[in-house]
Amino acid sequence: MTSPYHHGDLKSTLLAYALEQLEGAGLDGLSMREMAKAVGVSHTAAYRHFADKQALLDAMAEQGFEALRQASHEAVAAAQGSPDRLLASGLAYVQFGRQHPRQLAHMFGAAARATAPPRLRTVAADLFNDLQTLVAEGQQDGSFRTGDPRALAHACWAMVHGLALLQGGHLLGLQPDADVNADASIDAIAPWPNEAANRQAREALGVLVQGMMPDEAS
Amino acid sequence: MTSPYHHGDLKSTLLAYALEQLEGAGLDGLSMREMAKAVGVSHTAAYRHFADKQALLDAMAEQGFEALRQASHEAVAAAQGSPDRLLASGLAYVQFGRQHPRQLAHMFGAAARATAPPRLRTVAADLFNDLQTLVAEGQQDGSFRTGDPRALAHACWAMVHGLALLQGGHLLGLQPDADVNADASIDAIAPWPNEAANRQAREALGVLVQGMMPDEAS
DNA sequence: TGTACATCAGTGAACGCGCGTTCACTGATGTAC
DNA sequence: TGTACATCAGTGAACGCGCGTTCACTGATGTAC
Repeated sequence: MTSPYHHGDLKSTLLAYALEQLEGAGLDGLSMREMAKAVGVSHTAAYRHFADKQALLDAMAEQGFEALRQASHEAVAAAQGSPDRLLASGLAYVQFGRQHPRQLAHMFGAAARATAPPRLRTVAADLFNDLQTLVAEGQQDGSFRTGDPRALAHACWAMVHGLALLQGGHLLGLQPDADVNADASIDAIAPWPNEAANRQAREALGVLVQGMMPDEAS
Repeated sequence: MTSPYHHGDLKSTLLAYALEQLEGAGLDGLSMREMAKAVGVSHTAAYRHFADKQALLDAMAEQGFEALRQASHEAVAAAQGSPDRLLASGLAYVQFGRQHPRQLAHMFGAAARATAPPRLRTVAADLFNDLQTLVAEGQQDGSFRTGDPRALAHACWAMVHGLALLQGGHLLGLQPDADVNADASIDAIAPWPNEAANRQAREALGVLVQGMMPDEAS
């Protein structure tokens, strides 16, 4: 393996390594120097691509939001009918939380910082806007109750985000759960989709969606 | 103000200061040395009360779980009927998230660490057990659907935790929301309860609880 | 009540360390002519 | 095609810093007799 003077793809290599470490050892012990060393580059090379360490952390978060939106879009495109599309979007979100639990936490932590860059805030806001659109469309075709679509979207977001944390182990790291742990071992063999966990999420979301139905539909 | 050799209450003073800083500047810049200085004590005094920095961080989390359980218990005691008690518990949780957004995040972050101390895991698990009990009681008196109480409790937990994050600004730091921000200013005057935010949470939880009702009840 | 002593909560000097970042630099690349 | 030069992505020495933690210590407190 030669080590050419120009790396060629240092920026994305650094991001990929940082994300890998995030899901593994966590961000606490992650330094610019260690990352550079792991990637085989001098410990100042990263500053050609990121203004400072925070810029790299923000880029990680931004990439996460983009991946999450992308996953949601694909799931929605494959589903038909408003409740199904909402469910599909939610399941994609939950699955993301299962696959990237720490990144999910990092994304919102970074975006909630007072000094978060506009690009990051924007892509995070887009995530909610996508959801609100799904809800509003469901209201227009009569699948969901009338009322402020934002309020219903908030409820959906809360539920879906909570489930994503739950299945990502962020809530249940504390309360080890037989089912979810068993699923984790299944995942190790045939990673995705995790049928049992998806069923759990689908049931929880089903409860929510049923509560969203107009009265005359029940 | 004299400064006696023995502080007298250093342990809880340190914890209180750390929690105050957590909600303010965050934990990132918080060092043992700075805390000791702020509290007016030599920078090694804290080691009489905490084995190391992590022990202090864990104690902060533990205290948060205890406070959250306590708030929930009080709310439940004041409510009557299973759906009302579940709602009251959820509202207390959401209110906690509004009052202590960063502490809430810290609590679960700490409890999810692989090396979290047993005491912390236990108090966190108790939180879920309390919830599960409320759900099971609701099933017994016919207020809620039958089925695995754990699954319904998971759905409730996800929703409630998500709402707590949402109202704590952890999700909406990104998507500034007129209503919630307006509430924040109201809170500055007459902190709690926040009627508008509680209404939002109550509506979202109402949607969930309605979905939890048995079919024949609708 | 007075004295001796164990216990405990503080002190402050000292340690070693890894960190983020800067700077002047150098090697490689691509483009103009 | 060949040369000159601007641009850009790397290098590595050096900086200053604050951190967590240890250690031998000292001052205060409380208890036994």
